[in-house]
This record gives sequence, C-alpha cells and structure tokens, in this order.
Amino acid sequence: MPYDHQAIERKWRQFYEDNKTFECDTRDFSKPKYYVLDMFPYPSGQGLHVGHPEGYTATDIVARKKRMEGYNVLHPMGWDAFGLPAEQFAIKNNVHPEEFTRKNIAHFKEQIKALGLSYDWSKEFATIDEDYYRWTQWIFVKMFENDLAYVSDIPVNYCEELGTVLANEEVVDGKSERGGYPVKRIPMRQWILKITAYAKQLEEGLKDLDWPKSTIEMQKNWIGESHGVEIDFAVKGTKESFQVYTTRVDTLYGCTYCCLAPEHPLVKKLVSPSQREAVLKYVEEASRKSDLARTSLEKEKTGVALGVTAINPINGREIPIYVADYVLGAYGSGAVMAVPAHDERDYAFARKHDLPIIQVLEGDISENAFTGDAKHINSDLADGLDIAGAKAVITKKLVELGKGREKVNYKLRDWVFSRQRYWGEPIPVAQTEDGKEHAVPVKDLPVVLPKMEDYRPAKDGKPPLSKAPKAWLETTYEGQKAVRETNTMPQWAGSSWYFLRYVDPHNQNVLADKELLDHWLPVDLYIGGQEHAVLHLLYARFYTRFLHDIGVLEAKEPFKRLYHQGMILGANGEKMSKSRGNVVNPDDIVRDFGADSLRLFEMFAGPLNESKPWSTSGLTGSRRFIERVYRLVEDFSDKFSDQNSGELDTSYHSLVKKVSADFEALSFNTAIAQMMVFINDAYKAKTIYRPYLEGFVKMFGCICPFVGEELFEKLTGKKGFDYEPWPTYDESKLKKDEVTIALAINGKGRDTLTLPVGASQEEAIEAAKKSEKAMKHMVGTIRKVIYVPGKILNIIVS
RNA sequence: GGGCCUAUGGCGGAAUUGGUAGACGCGAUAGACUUAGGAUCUAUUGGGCAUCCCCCGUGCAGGUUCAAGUCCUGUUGGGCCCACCA
Repeated sequence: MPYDHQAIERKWRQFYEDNKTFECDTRDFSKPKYYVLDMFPYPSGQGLHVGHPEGYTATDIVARKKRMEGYNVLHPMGWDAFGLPAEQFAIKNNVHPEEFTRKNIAHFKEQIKALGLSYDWSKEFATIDEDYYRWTQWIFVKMFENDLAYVSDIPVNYCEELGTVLANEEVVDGKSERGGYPVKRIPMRQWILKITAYAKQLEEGLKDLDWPKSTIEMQKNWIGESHGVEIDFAVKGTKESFQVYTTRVDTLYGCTYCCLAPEHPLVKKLVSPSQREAVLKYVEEASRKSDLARTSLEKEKTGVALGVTAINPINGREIPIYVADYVLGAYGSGAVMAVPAHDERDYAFARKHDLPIIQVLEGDISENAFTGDAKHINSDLADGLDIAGAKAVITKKLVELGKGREKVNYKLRDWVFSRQRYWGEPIPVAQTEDGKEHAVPVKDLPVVLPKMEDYRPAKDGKPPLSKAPKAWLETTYEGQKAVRETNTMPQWAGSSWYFLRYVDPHNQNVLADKELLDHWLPVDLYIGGQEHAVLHLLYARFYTRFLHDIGVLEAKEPFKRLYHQGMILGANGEKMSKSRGNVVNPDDIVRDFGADSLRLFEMFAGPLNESKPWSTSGLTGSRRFIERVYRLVEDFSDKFSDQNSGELDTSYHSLVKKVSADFEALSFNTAIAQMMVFINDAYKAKTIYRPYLEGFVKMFGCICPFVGEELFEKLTGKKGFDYEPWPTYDESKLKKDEVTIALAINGKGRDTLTLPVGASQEEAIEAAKKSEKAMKHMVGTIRKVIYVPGKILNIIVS
C-alpha cells in the first residue's frame, strides 16, 4: 500500500484519543519526573501560524523520548486567552470577546491535535476560566497583603479624542499612532506591583539558569544593576540638601554643576523668584512630553538654571543647580552631579550653557568628553590614581564626612499592573467610602468579570467596568458599603504562573497542591519565542519567587532550562505577513503533505534556535524521506532478518548514539541527517536486522509520530511505541579495528591512512611512506612529526 | 551610542570543539526503468585547471600554531534587544 498520510493520521489520532495515551498521573512519583512545556499560545483569530509547530514539535520530540526512557512526563497545553486583540476584534465586529475567544480556542485545539503532538489534554485550561483566574486574583490578594501591590497616581498617555489611555508604543511624537490625535501625559490612578523589591534576587537568580546567553543578558540589562555612590549636596543658604547617584565618584572634583530631573520634588521648592516662571514653564513642557518623545527627539540638551547654588561636599566648591530633562526622574535619585570633562551628556550641556569644564583625568577633552581610564589630576587626594584607585579614596573620604555612601541601583521600575480595559481579570479590590482599598476576601474569589453589552472604554478615560451593572459595582467590605475596582489586570497576569497550575489543574482549594508543585517544579525544559526574553520570563520569575516566599512552593525559579525556537520566515527570507504575501497556512500543508512532513521539514531545515526560510522543495524532500522509510518497511520485508549479519552494526549503533545525544541537545537537524544516512545504508544492505529497523522507527517516530506508529505496528504487530524502551547502543560495536586518519605533509592534508587502532607513530610513518600521493611532497629531511592517534599524522620536512 | 548573536557551495545547512571543509537535504547534470515521468533507482556535483594530478577556497585584513571555519586583534555587512540609566 502506498503511503497515505490522511488515512494514517486519522487512524492514530483516534488511537491517541481512545487510549488517552499521553495522560500523565502527576501523583505517580515512582518514576523520575520530566516537565516539558511550551509557551502557551494566545488563540488569535488567524489560527495557527507555521511558526507554532516548530517549538511544539521540538518539545514533543523530547517528551516522547523521555517517556521511552522511563520518565513520568508532564507535557500540557493551555490558552493565554485574555488580552487586547480579542477585545479590539470584538468591538469592531460586535461580538463578545469571550465568544470570540472560545471559538478561537476550539480552532487552535483542532489544529494542534492535527499535528500529532503528545499533549496531556486532561490538564488543559484557559486563563479566562473562572476556575483559573480565581487563583490569578488570589495571588494578587496575597501580594496586596504583603505590601507588594499599591495604588499610585502616575502619568499615563491619555488621548481625549479616543477617550482612552494608550501604551507608550501607541504614542508617536506626542500623537496617537492611530488618528494622529494629541496625547497628554496626565496622572491617573494605577495599580502597581513592587517588582523592584525582587530586583536583587532576580538578578542573582540568573546565574543558576540553563538559559540562552542572550536572554540572560537581556534580563540583566533590564534589571540594570549598577554599583555606585550616593552623595549629599547641600543647597547654599538653606537647610535643604539633595542626593545624587553616580558610578563615577572618582570624577567628583570635576563636578561643575548639578542637574535635577523636572519631576524632582525640590525643583519647585528651591527655585529662585527670578527663575520661577522659566523653570515652571520648562517643567510643564517636559511633563507633557511622553517618555518616547522625550528620548526620540534629537539629543539636544535643554535645561534652565534654578538660580541657586549647591556645595560640592568634597571641596566646598559652589556650583549652580539646573533643571534638565536629560536627567531621568525615575532612575537613581533623579539628580546628577555633572562632570562635563568626563561625561558626554554633561559635556554637551555645559558647552551649550557655557558652563565651566574642569578636567580631572589626563586625556583630550578639546572635542569631546574623555571617558576612558587615566591618571587623575586636579583631584587633591586622588591625583595620580586610576579610576579604581580614585573611586576608593574618594568614597572613603565621603563616608568619613558622612556625605556619601555606596549604593546599588536598578533600572528596573515597578510594574504598572492595571489596564483600563474590559477583557482581563478584574483586580480583586473594593474601596470603602473612607477611600481605603481592601482586598476581596479569599473566600469571595473569584471576582467574576461581568457580562456586558457595552465594554468599550468610557469616554472620560475610566475603565469599561465603570459602566458595569450596579449590582456588580456595589459591594460591601466587612459590613461597610464599598465599590469594586474597575481596572483589570494585564495579559501578563495569567501567563505569570500558569506553569504551576498544570500540575494540579482542577484543585478547588489551593492554586496547586504543594506536594505536587514541589515534585514537578521547576519546569525541566521550556521552549518559546525570544520575544518573551524579558517581560514574560521576568514576570514569571517574580511570581515564582513571591509564591516561594509565602510558602506556596519550594522552587525559586520556574524554568530550569530555556530555549528559543527561531522564526519560520517566508520563502523570500522575510518575516511572514499578509502584506508581503508570503504566509503559509499549516492547514494546507497538513492536508496536502501531512503533519509528519511538516514536522520533519521544520526540524530538518536548520538549528532550532535560528530563523529559517520556508521552502516548498525542502518540504517535498521531507515528504520524500518519509516515503523512502515507508517503502523500506512496506516493500523490502524479504530483506528483514532476525539474525544479525552485522552488516548494519556500525551504522545503527552510531545512529542511536547520535540521535540520543542530539535530541538531548535539541539538535534535531543533525539527528535527522544521521537517520537519512542509516536509511541509505539500509537500502544498500543485503539483509536488515529487524530489531535495528524497530529501533530506528521509534526514534524516527518522535519526529514523525503518525507514520512512526504505523510502521511500528507493521514491524511488530504492537500498537503504540510511546512507552517502548528507548533504543540503546553498544559502544563496542562502534569501535572499529581500523581507523582512517589524515596524513599531512607540512600541515597540508595529502592523503588518508588506514591504520589499526592504537597504531604507534612508527607504524603510522611506515604506512605513510607507502602513500605515493604524500611522498611526492616529502622533499627534504624530516624535521618534525606530529602524530595524534586516530586523527592525524603531520610530517614536517624541509 | 551600548549589549548580544551571526557570516561556510547555486540554496538550507554539517564539521567529533584546533586535526582531510562542505555530512545530510534541496537544486542541477548524465544514465537506467517506463507508453510517459514532475515517481523510483544509479552516478557526478565548491571554484580553477594541464580533470582523479595540482592550485585556490569558510565576509575582509592581520596574528598565534606543526595544523585555524574553529583561538586572538582589528574591520565590514546582516539580525535582535536596550537606548540620555549618570
């Protein structure tokens, strides 16, 4: 029978359904555990993208291998289902986001099942399930109780025309991205999570993770730990002082002015009467610029003098104070000491405002600030020292004076956690009439998102839930009248802990049984896109550490090993998009070529972590290889033998060795190449030892499960290879009696030598002398011989 | 501006971590089978050339080494992230 992928897929999908083949008993601790997880998808209206199967196939291969190796494998799937796109689509098309999202989930699930992925569907949930978001809210309540959630008025981008708050990315040059309406920075009440309380832990925890280097770097960068010194500057003629933060305390003698951020509380307090008007105007203008506009405009350094003087604590020098928006209010203390000679920004500002420049390191400052390392000058006790030495003595002096202290700073800011949107988890808080915020008691969770006809943002910038029915809005807290919080959580909330719920998804009493969490966490292998290198992965780490701290689980880190799949690009090497017309629909591929061909192609196209262009001929090649394997089993059974002739020993045992190692390293393309070599050898062989073919089919079946199951049944009569033992290899079968090594003259490869294993240098040279090719180049006397057994014989002559 | 990654045939990519560069696949060429082949099988396939001999070849320029795609220095192009973080 020829290879009919549709019939085979139908048969084995049914088999998997009927037998619940991949259900995992998470309470079975008798076997070692392996938890392999995909980043759960956001079920968009477009359905599955051909990029999805790439990561999913990779984890599936590992899951299948681990099951055969005797692990109890947890391999679940679920849905990240709250979020803005569904809400926007629903508004546009006048449907309810839940209805729309549930439909998308059903579609995604069907598409994923068609791919032969070995998920345990009994663990499935969506973040929009009340049963799930009850615990998302519970975590928030615990954070609130632990002073990690607070409300604050912070500036947001508000667009009056659109009647809504916009994300930074939606604001371009002070105008809304859509419509081009003006956007104001106005303070608005927001819920904030104090992720900065975990900055240090999140930084330190990175060193124990088996994660891609680039992702670790990005997280480090985002957390932005910096070691420096905080210095007190007194304001002349007042009792006021302010702190500056610097990583270059060694340049303190070169400080010729100070700058405060426009948001700095002392600006309005300190400003001299004559400068008051100009300064207030400047501050007002700065506040109107969005963060984006403030940084994307040309790097011109603007600022206004406050008309007051500060005193440099190291030498008593009197210096002017400015307000300037190149100083960030949210970083450090919102104030800097300016050293124009050795900081490019200060240099530009000083030049523009005609401020003095004092050089304190040797170097050229005629055109630019000098920022390298050199001997200090004009620095009193630090003269002659390099940066490190000067930092040490100046810091010591400041500490003695009580005017400075070492300090660690982080770029990481607290997490704005509220959204003025409908399609998210309601924040489980109620406000009593005295204005106090109270967490909803745990027994009253979940706070169910009310069904609403009109869930558009309210015109005055208030969240859609402010239009919810009174019965929902009005509540009580310990007998007092209260109103519910109408902000919702961001999409991140549900994805920050979902990996915990899978171990115990139906638990009604706790978010998951601690015993199960402690057995299964951390996740052993987590695969997903690099676009989540910072936010999702950082939030998930934050949640896990918090939950550890309140005793929910022992693990401190959620994901032990992380890997990013690359993108599947269009055939033209560009990102797939409708406008480029290079989108490939996985449904078409599965229908015409089969899920196995799609899986094989995506794994063979190149290294998992690199982006690869789509290639129809590559897909055809994959299909061709499957047919070649299929034909071998179907049409050449007269070659099969239960006696091992030894013919395929080396080929098979090196195959098992390579595939075992490559699967572990997620190096699927090279594993597949080796499988092709084996099949080529098998075609050439006179007889094929049947157990070798069975072993091959089990490994091949991890990549192409449908045809793998079919062939395994044909070979063995048994249904389902999924819990069969993983093939083993015999190292002694790999050791040949002879090795082929390279023969080089003067470092240049000239020939190969076939030598007995363990041949001595003398034997090797004897053999080399028989090589005509090499002897041609052996002119002169032998100067040196380098012999690396099993690798190379290099003879140096002159 | 800073950080990280990357560069190998016509194409996707291998290379035991310093040891004959180009595994495997795609594409191409020739042949076999066939009514037919866009199926299958066999052979060849980095470039040059005096064609199985030799020379040149891993973005570019240097260096270390008996030996470099691999290590070091510099440089150019591509990708991703952060971006006035004091």
